[in-house]
Amino acid sequence: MNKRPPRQPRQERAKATVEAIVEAAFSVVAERGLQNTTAQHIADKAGVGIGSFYEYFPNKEAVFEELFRRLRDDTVQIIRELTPAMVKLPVREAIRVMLMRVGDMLRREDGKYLRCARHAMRSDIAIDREPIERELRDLALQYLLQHPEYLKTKSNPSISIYIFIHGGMHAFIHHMNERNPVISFEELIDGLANMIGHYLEREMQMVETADISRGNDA
Amino acid sequence: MNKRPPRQPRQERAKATVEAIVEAAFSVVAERGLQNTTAQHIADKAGVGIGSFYEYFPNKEAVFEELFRRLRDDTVQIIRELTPAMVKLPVREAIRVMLMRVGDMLRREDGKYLRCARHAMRSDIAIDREPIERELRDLALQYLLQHPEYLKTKSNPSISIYIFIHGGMHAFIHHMNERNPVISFEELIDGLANMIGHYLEREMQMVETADISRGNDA
Amino acid sequence: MNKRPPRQPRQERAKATVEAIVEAAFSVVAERGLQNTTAQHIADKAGVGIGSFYEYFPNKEAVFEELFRRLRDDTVQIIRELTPAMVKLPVREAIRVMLMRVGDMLRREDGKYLRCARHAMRSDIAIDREPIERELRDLALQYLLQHPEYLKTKSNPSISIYIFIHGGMHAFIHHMNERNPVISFEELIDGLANMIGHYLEREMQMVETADISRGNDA
Amino acid sequence: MNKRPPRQPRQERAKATVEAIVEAAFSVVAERGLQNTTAQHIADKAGVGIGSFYEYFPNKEAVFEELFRRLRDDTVQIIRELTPAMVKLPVREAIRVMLMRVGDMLRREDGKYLRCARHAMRSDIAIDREPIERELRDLALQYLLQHPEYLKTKSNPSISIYIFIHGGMHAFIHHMNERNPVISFEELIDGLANMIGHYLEREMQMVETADISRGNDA
DNA sequence: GATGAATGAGCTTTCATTCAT
DNA sequence: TATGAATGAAAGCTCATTCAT
Repeated sequence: MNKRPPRQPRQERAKATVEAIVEAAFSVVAERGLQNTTAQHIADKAGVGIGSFYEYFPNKEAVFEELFRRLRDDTVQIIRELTPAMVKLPVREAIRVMLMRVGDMLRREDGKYLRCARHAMRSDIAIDREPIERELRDLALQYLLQHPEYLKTKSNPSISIYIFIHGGMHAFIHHMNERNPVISFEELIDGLANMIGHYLEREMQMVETADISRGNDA
Repeated sequence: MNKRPPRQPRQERAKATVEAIVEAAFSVVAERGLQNTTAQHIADKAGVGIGSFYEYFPNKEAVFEELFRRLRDDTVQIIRELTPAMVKLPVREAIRVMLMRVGDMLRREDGKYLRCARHAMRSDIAIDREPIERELRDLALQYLLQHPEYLKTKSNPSISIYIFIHGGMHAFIHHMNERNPVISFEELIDGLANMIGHYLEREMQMVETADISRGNDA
Repeated sequence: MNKRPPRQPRQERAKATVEAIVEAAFSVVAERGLQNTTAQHIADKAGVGIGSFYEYFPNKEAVFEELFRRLRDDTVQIIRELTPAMVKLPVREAIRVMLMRVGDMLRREDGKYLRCARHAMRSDIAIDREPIERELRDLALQYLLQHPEYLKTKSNPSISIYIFIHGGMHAFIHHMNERNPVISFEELIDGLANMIGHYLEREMQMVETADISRGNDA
Repeated sequence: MNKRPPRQPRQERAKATVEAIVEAAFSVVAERGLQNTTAQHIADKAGVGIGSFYEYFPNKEAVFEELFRRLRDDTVQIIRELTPAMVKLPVREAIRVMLMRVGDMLRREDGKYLRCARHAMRSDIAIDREPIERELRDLALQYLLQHPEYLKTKSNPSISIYIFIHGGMHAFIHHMNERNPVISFEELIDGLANMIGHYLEREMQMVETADISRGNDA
């Protein structure tokens, strides 16, 4: 009867379907949250049959994992790209730049990714955060190499990185999703920057003080 | 159509049932998380019929709210009780004492409350955190009255409180729930104490420095 | 502690409880319909414990049956009381009087009985309507004795009684429960009165006509 | 939250399923009544999974509505088809024809529809009876155009139509469902036909009598 | 005798997943 | 390969009824 549309090359066509599903999933999860998102919702939004959904994803969680993986990889990507520039900036400035840039990324497409990020943070679905931690550790290392004065700090950097990642990131995402936040986004970023900035500066002072006392002892 | 409000337990027997349900809910939520906990699970664990569950709670969420309310109120209680002692301690020591005490509370009964706390943090179920914030604000105020030197700090305390609550608490709970944490509990507490301690000290220094410069200007 | 109220004689106290339950049932059924009425609703409204409900009624349906029995008996009572007066009236007038009187009875207590009557008509609960039919048959008999001219009617009176009871009563109750009836209550009563009145008069005419033709034949 | 609207059956297979469900619903409702019919009963009888039921009907009531709609539409259809023939018949004959035909329709398939009709009459589920009323009004109009002698009747036809629909139809359905009816089906139909026939004839006579008296006055 | 706490069968409804077409 | 109809386990919740106090 009616002519079939020119068949797309297998790989490409499949890729387009997967892409449509993932983008639809971002939308639906942003709108409804993980709990209220069904495979059917996603397939409908993607404009494909539910059968196709299961053609490309073994189950519903798999597409959520893909979502979170992309958010994580985008974040890693941003940090990686920004690292060379950040290491040349004062610490607060560097943190501000990074948070602004990540904030911009999350606000893409009408906040779709942002709302997903929130659900990602809360989800039980295990997504390996190690790549982000690694990237931040690398950033920290690069930064120290450029600012050897900070190298004297004695305390375990894992601790502050741990707190910054789990606490800072959570506060950041939480705030960005609030409707009527008690503090502004700029204040939040300043607060986080100061948290790190003050911390580092104080650490250094304490090292210096210790040096002096030790010097005095000598 | 419209249903009776959940029965107010008037008799001893009823009170025991409610208590059994709440305690069972703590256990089951700790084990399975909010999503995978059903009313039936809770009733089974409590050793009561499912009908009894719905006799005292209008729905599943209501018992979760009760759980979270108790966790919150216990936390508030601890902070309130500790406040008089804390205000006399150095800031890091005060924070350490508080976190240790809260940590102990959460570790009661084989970590049941701790695991629930994690789920509470992640849940969409709105539990009013304002009482905790209020208690912390009160603690801060009491502390400042005892340590007037901190009063000079110019920066908006809402910001650090916001970050401490949303970030610090999350990092704290998250860490306590980790099986193989990269840093120890003591390190975490030191890290958080330093985060606040360093922050405050640095804030004060900056005020002093500003005073001096201003003084120099004169 | 506090003095028990003077114990009522067993029989009376029980009677009062039963009465409270039945009256409460009238109210609740009127408000919520049979389906949405629970034993608990009735006990609550009656101000007695649910246990007491089952002390006096073997199950929920039993109280509904009692409701319907009372409605039926009240109707029978009205017809019985009215019969001596009705037999002396013209047929339409008699019917109007009866329907007005039954209507008044159903409107007692804010329409409580009326709304129950509707539910009674629709219910699957078998309530023996025979007493009403018997009473109406008796009324018809008395009427005929007073108005021998109607006696000539050949057609089976069971048929019209059947239709009057099942149809007329249903139309009557249905109309009384309508919020925005297309015809007024008076029009309905006139319609029903005419339905019977016209019917009887036409029946008689047909008998007469038959007599005349038969007479002519002779 | 919000759910998809029930699927529109597009494929043959789906249409067959819907049909199976509706037919099963007729059977089960006929057997058990509305109250005792569950979605599961219907699905079982239809030989489909309960999931399929909810694929095509948003809830149990929806399938009942479909049942009643079909009964109503079949009734309307019969009246419409019969109207041209009926208007040429004497009034009693016309009514008899119509009632016989509707009775035949209801007795299809072992009385399945008949028993459903009874439940439909009693149900609280609002099914718009307006189409039947409209069809009957149209029938009446057509009839009057063919029999202008009836046009003289002064009384409001809404009243008799109201009584005929609500009373007559109820008596009709009620009788057809009785196991041991005190009058036969033919007697019932004759009774209803006479009810209408006598009524109309008497109405006309009264008009004539009035005319005559008015004529005498002149 | 009165009470009301406890019960659980039973109902409605959802949705992840399969598989015939 | 893409589809969407079909499925049924599982969850939330109700309420008639019982029975210990």
